[in-house]
Amino acid sequence: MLFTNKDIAQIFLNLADMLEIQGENKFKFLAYRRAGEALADLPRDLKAYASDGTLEDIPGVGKAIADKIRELLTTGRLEFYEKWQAEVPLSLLDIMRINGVGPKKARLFREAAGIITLAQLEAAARAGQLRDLPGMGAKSEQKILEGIAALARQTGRMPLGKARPAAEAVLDRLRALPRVQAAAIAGSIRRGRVTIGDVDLLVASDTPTPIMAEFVTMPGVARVLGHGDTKSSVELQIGLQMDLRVLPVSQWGTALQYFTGSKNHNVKLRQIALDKGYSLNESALSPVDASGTILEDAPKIYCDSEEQVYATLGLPWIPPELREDEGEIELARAGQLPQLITVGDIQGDLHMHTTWSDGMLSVKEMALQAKQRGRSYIVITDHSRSLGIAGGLSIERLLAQQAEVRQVNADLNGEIIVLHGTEMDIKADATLDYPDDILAQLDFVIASLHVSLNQPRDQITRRLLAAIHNPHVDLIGHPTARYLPEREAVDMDFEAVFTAAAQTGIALEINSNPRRLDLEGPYARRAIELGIPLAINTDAHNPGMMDDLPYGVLTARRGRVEARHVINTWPYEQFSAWVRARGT
DNA sequence: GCCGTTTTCGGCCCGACTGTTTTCAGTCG
Repeated sequence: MLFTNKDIAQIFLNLADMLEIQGENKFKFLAYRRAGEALADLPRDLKAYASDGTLEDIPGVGKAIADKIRELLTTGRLEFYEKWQAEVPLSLLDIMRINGVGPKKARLFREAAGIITLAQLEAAARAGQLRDLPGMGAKSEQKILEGIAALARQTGRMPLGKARPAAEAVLDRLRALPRVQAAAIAGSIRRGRVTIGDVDLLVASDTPTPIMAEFVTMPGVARVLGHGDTKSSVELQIGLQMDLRVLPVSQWGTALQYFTGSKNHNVKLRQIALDKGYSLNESALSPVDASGTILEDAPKIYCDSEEQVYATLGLPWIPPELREDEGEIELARAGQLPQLITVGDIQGDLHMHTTWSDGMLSVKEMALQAKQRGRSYIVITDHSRSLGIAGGLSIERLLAQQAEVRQVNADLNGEIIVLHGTEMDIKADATLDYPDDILAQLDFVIASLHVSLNQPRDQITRRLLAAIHNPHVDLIGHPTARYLPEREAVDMDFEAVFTAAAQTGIALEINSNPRRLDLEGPYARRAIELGIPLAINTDAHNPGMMDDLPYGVLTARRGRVEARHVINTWPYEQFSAWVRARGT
C-alpha cells in the first residue's frame, strides 16, 4: 500500500494551500481543500472506490480530482503536485500553521524577504527584520514569535475525552457569573468528533463585557489571542485553544447552530437560506433581494432555538453529530433522518474487567456499580492467559472465576444478570489464546488485539480474520487497537475485515474509552450498511470508566447508528438468543 | 474545480477581531 487515504487527502490539502498562496482562483483552491477534507474521512480505501468506479460519488470529487487520485494510485506520483511543489516549497506551508499567518503573509515573507522555512522566519523576526515589511509592524512581529512558540507547545488534536472535561470546567465557571442566561459547548465537541482542534463555547447574556473579562483572565490561560465584546480566544496551558462567543439570548438558536458547524454543513444551510430569500448568519435570518443584498427595512427572523432555524429552512432539526455535509441535509429534506441511538438505549455492558485480571473491583462490586448506572445485564470479560502483564487468567483460574460469577449472579437474584466471558487475546501468530472446548463453556467471547500491533497489514488482517471465523467468538473488541493520541490504529484491511464480519454475523465493538472509540463515524456507518451488528461497551476497569459510555454512543451516532443495530441495546432475552444462535 | 428540487453554465457563505492603517486587508472560524 503506497498511499493511505490520509496521505492522499494531505496532498490535496497542500495543493489547496499552494494555489491559495499563489493567488489562484478562490473557488479552485476551495475545491481542492473540500476534496482533501472529504478524502481524509472515508470508510474504505480509495483503491476500493477506484476499482468500483465510484470515486466521483465522493462529495467534492469531480472528474479532475478523480483523475488525480487515479494517477496517484497507479503511478505513485502526481505530476500536477510535483509541478506545484517547484512553484511553492512545502516548507512554506508550515509557516501558515502559525496563528495569524495566512496565505498573503506567507507570500509576502517569501517575496519580500526570501523566507521559505519556519526557522528562517523565526530568525528574521528575532532580528527585527519583519516589522518594516508592508502591513507589518512591531506588534505583528512579536505575535509571530509567540505563534511559533505556541506551535512548539501544541501536540496536535486532543482526544475528545480530554477536551470535553476541560470545556465543561470553563463552562461551569462562566455559568456562575451574573446575568448568564444560557451556556453551551458548540463546535466539534458537540458534534462528537473523536479528536478536537479547538473548543467553541457559547454564552447568552446581555452583559458580555464582564464575561469576556473573566474568560481571558481565568486560571489556566497561557495567552490571549483575541479579546472583544462578542468574541474572544485564548490558548490554555494544556495546549488547547478555546473560543468564547457571547450574544443575546434571543439569538441563541442561530448562534448555537452557527458555532456548532461543521463549516461545510453551514455553507450548505446558508445556500438553502439564500434560495428561500434569506441571508443566514449567527444572529438572524435576514430577508434579501434577488441579488442577495440584505433588505434593511424588512423584519429579520430571530430564532431562540435551533429547531426554529431548521424549520425556517424547511428542514427538521438535524442532530449535531450528523452535521458534516455528508448527505444529512438531503436525508432531512426527504424526512429520512435516522432515529439515532441514545445512552438510555444501552441495556447491557459486554466488556468489563475485575480484580481477577487488571480491574479495580470484584465481580460483585462491578455488577452493583453497573446496576446503579441502569444496566440490566453485564458480561465479566477479564484478560486471557497470554496477557501476563494484565494478569491474564489461566484456564484453571478462568473456570474458578466462572464459579464466582455464577454465585454472584445467584446472590443478586435477578437485580442484574451477570454473565461470564473473556476478553481473549488474538496472539501474534493469529492463534487464539484459549482452545475451542474452553470457549464453548463461556457465555460470551470477545477477541481483541493487544500485542504485536506493528505487524504488517497482511498479518494483522490474518489475525482478525482468524478470530472472526471462529464460531465461538461473538465480538471483536476495540478492532483498531488504537490508543489516542500516542497510538494510531493498526494497519488492517478494513474491507476484508468488514466483509468477513458481515458473512459470519460477528459483532464489532465501539469501545467507549475516549482514547479508543474505534469505529469512528464513517466506519460505523459502513458497518451498519453491511449489516454488521455493533456493541457499545465501556471496557471498564474501574467504576469511573463506566461513565465513559456517552463517548461511545456519540461515536455511534456520528455513524448514523440506531438502537436496533447495537446488540447490547436489546433486552436480555433477545441478546442471549442472539449469542446462543451464534454458537451453533 | 465542483455542482444542480430552476441550472451541464454560472454561480460558489458570513462576520468579528487585529494591526496596520486613515478606510481596510488579512486571518480565523
